[in-house]
Formats: sequence, structure tokens, C-alpha cells
Amino acid sequence: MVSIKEVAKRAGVAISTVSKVLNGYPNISEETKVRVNEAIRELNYIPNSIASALSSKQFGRIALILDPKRQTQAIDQVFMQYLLGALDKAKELNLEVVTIFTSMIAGMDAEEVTRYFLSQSIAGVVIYGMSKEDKVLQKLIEEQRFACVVVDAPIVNARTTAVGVDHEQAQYDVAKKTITDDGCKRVLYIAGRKDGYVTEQRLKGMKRLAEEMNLSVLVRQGDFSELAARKIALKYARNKDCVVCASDLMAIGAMNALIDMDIFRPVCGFDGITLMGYVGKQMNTIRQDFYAISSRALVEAKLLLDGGTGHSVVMPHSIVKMYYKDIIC
Amino acid sequence: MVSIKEVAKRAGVAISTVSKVLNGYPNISEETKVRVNEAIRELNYIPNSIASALSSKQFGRIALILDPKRQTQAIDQVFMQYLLGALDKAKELNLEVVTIFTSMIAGMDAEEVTRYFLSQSIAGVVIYGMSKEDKVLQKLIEEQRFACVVVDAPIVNARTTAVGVDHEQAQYDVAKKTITDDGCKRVLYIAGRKDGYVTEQRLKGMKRLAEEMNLSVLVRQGDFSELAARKIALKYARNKDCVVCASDLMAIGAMNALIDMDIFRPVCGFDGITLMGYVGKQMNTIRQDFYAISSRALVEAKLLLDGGTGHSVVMPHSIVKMYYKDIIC
DNA sequence: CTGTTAGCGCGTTCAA
DNA sequence: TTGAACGCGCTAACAG
Repeated sequence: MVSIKEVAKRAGVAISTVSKVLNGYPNISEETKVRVNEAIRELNYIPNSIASALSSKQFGRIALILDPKRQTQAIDQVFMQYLLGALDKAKELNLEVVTIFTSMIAGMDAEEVTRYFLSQSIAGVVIYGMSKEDKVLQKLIEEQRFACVVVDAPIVNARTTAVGVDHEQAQYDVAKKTITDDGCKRVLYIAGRKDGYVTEQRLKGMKRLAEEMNLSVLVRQGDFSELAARKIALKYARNKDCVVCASDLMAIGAMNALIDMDIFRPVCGFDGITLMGYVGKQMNTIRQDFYAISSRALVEAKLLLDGGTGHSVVMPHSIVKMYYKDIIC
Repeated sequence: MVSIKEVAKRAGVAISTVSKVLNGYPNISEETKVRVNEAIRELNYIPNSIASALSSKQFGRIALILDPKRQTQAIDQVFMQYLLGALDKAKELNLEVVTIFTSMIAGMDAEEVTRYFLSQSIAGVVIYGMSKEDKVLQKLIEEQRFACVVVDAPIVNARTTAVGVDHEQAQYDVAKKTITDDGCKRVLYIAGRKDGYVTEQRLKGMKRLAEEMNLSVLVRQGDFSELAARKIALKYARNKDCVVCASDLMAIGAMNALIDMDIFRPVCGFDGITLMGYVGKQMNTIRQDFYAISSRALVEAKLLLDGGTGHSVVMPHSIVKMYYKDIIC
């Protein structure tokens, strides 16, 4: 392992000079810069990020916390987008990132998790899809020892930034489009899990619309499960005009139920996952750009690490109509 | 950040003594061991893994290399299982792991990738689902600078271990079951992508069976795509007795085609992904335990890092019949 | 503009 | 059985 020392010797300069060249400091003559770079190339020198981190006390990796307990096929796809967005941006920002599944910290209390994170040099965390029941992560956020970015949960404090789309408005938008397109009056709304922060926001959006448009809305908990949504639709959809679902996966379940019942009702989902390809029908849905959201989450994490204050970031969303043929290819 | 120094002071011993206690050295009296541990607890001391790594020169993280270009819904699910298995095992083995998507190293040549990895203190890599066309990763493997574990590709050298199920035998097994159950003679085989190592192995298994049972087999490239498989089935399935697919996703496509054509043919897949839930029918498939495979891959990576020699590890597979209702819940 | 010096937090000799 | 001292590879003042 060739070190900075040998580069310095080779270039005939001091170690610190090499370091300065490496880190793009000013006040280095073009000439020595060239000489150093030459030596670096000749020796095939590769800076040791470990030593660099130790010396500069720039620990501060960022943990990406994913919860695979909530496992459904759709979620996998979402998580992959989250990961991709985060890792790409991390590389761009030169941040070290650690992927953590909640199963790895299951059973630990907040203090143990804190110790574990610190031992891993983790200074910031990005939490994806936190549940209201997750007391440990909640506490971590409250304690403000780590810079936190929470995706899809409206939690903000001095060291916590929230990133995500406006779920209330989005639900309002997509439901409105579906309902006005077909002149519906009686709506079956299949909501998500009670322990999810987005569930109530989306429900709020639906209720606001119902009031504005004077609709009757039947609300049932679908728990983000395809099967649950299927059952609910089988039971209640017949004398409703349309089915609004708080997730794409539930929309698929509802739509399949409608097909089995041999009746047509407009359905709308929420997420814009390509899994929709399996539906074989078309439907309105909200498109969230999970990649962009996660990308932004990393940026916000860095801001917090650099001393910024927590705040709320609202990402844009759009309404799309998804078709079978568009997607499968 | 409380350091080893303060612990030493608190316990009234030297730094080196604390270090020895920490790392379980012999030749430490019970008494001082207790005193040190007490101090550690009282101060809430957390060893700094960065400094530790630097000092002991134990770099050697392991990169998990995933290729999201090959993106299909099913693959996401597989990748998540891979990740979970790897991360869990890494924690158990106390290995540091870095998740890398090929998009992050796209455009780099082998040398650049090597430098990038070295700068990240990466000493071993686990490559999931490598393509034959991936010259850069191929070269990395050939150069043997890193300890490599290749999942689902039969590549072995002194520093490369291959881990995965026996794809040939597995394809043989599942096809045989499907075919004998229904007494089929004319088989439509929908193969995977040409650039995948497993494609030819599975095809070989199919051909061996065909010879043994004197079957006629029509082979078509489905490229692991649901849509492609659908089209192939629409075109060729009518005058075949069954459809054998090299992946579950293609099996779904084929099955949907059969439903649309309103004919029944036994179908079999390969993978055992729960995405099968969407089929709404039943089918035979090979079940690969992606979690276990990835777990094992990590173990093998550690063995290589510890000086072991590359070899081939065959993981068990089984045949399962998957139903709609089993899975969705 | 460049070199000297002092650590970062820890592991590891080698004396004591 | 313990501790002082050195060094891992690098950054960051400070002096020149």
C-alpha cells in the first residue's frame, strides 16, 4: 500500500504539500501541483479514506434505515429506488453510507442503537417509511444526537428534516381526477395502515375532497395489503361508484376483485410503481419519484451534518394514468 | 467523543491495557479487567472502529455489487433478499459492507474501478447476477486483486468462489415434474437472456431431460421479460403440451397469455418469488433461497479474505407448487 | 507558497 | 502483568 509519504518523497516535497494538492487547497504553485500529480500517477497512489477520516475527524457516515418487515412486492421496488437514489447521491456528495435493515437493530433499545451507530461512525440517518409504533427510532429522533432525515413522516425538529410529497394534496388530486372524470358520488376509500404517518394524511385529503364535492365516503382499513383490499372491494364496491386506494398494491387487489365480480368501477392508486403492469387495466395513480426523494434526503442529511437546521421539504408529485402495455416492456 | 484515553485514566491504567481488555488479550488480571470494564460502562465508551481499523491495518470491507439495470419487479424482490442475507451475515461476522450498484461504476474501466474500491478500503466483492458482457467485472475477477464471490455464475479461480444452486439440475427437476405429472411430449421452453450465465445452464438441464424422455422441445429467448414470454406463449403455446420457463416472471407472462387464449397448459417457473401471488393460478417452480445464498456468499468472502482458496459452493434447491392464496397474505 | 510539527484513536512491540 | 512509546496514513495549524 503506497502512502502519501512515498509520494512526497518521489515528488520531492513535504507530506503536507501532497495532502494539500490532494484536497484542492489554494496556495499551491502550478508547478509543484504538477510534480505531485505526476508522482501520484507514477506510484499509482490511492489515498486511504480511513486515515483521512480519522485525521480530519470527519466521521459522519449516513445510515439508510429500511424496514423489510413491511414486506410486499411493491415495497421492494420502492426500496430499491430509495437505495439507488441515496447511493448515487452519496457518491456525488462524497458521503459514506451504510445500509441498515431494521431487522439488524431489532430488539435493541434506543441506547443500544445509539451505541451501535456511534461505533460505526454514523452521524446521520435517513429513515424510510417509519411507523408510528417504532418507539426506538422515534426516540432517536427526539434525542437529536444524530442528524435525521425522515422520508414520508411529518417529523421536524432542530436536527430532523422531513422529506416527501404532500400526501394530503396528492390524495386529493388523484381522487378528484378519478371522481370528476366519471361523475362519481359514492366513494369506497381503502386506507393504509393505522401505524403509518401517511395514512392519515391521505385520508385527510380524501375527506377534504368529499366535503368540497359533497361525496359520500366509506372508509375501510386495507393495511396496504393487496388481499385486504381485495376483500374490502368484494364486500363494499358493488354499490359504490369508484374505489380510491391509498396505495397501488391495494388498487391492484381492488381491481382484481372488481374483475372477479364482473363489474366496472374506476380505481385509483398511489405511488406509481411499475408493478402496476400486472393489473392489465388502466387506472389513475399518484406518481412519487422515489429516486428523487431519496436523493434529496441525502442532500438534506448533509446539510444537517454541516450544521443546518431541520425543516420540511415537499417534493413534487403528479397524476398519471397507467396502462398494462406501457409498463411491461 | 470519549476515547480510550479517558477510559484508561478513569480505570487508573495505561491505554494499552484498555486496548488489551477490549480485544480480549490474555495476560490481564481479572481485577484490572473488571476495573476497565467498569470504567467503560461508566463513561459510556464506544470504541472508534475507524481508528481501530487504521491502527490494526485491518481494512478489508466487502462490496456487494448489484445490477439494477436488469430491472424487473421480480428482480427487486430478489435483490432485497440478497441484501438482507448479506447484511445480516456481515453483522454477524463483523464485516464492513458497502452496497454498490453498477450504475455507480458505470463508465469506469477495470483500473478505475480497482482504484475506487481500494480508496474505499474494499478488499472483497460479492457480485450478484453478473452478465457475460460485463467485461469490467470479468477483468476484476481475472486480476485476482480482490477476493471475489460470484453468485449465479460458474467462475472460480484462486481468489474467486462461485455460490449458487445447480441451475442445470434444478431446471431438469422442475421440468421433469411438470412434464411427468401431465404426460407432456411437446414442450415450449422459454429461455432467459443470452448474456446470463444461468441461461445456458438451465437450457442444458432442459435438453438433458428432453433427450432422456424423448421430448420435442421448442426453445425461444424470453430474455427474462414478462412481455417477451407472453408474446412467445401467444405464438407457440397452442400446439405444445406445456410451457417451461427459465424464470418466474416469464412464467407469469406465459400463464397470462394462456388465460387470454383460453387454453390450459401446465407452466413452470424458476425462482420461487412471491410475486407469483399475482398469477392467480398455480404452477411448479424452483425455489431458490436467495437469503441463504447471499448469507453463504458473505461467509465465503470472509474465507477468501482470510487466505482461503476459491471454489464452488452448490446451494440446495427445491421444487414447490405455488398458489395464489398461499402467498398474498 | 512550502515545510515542520502535532495530533486523530487505537494496536502493538518491548521494557520494566 | 502492565505501561511507555511508536506508528498507522493523513489533516491542520503554524512557522518560515
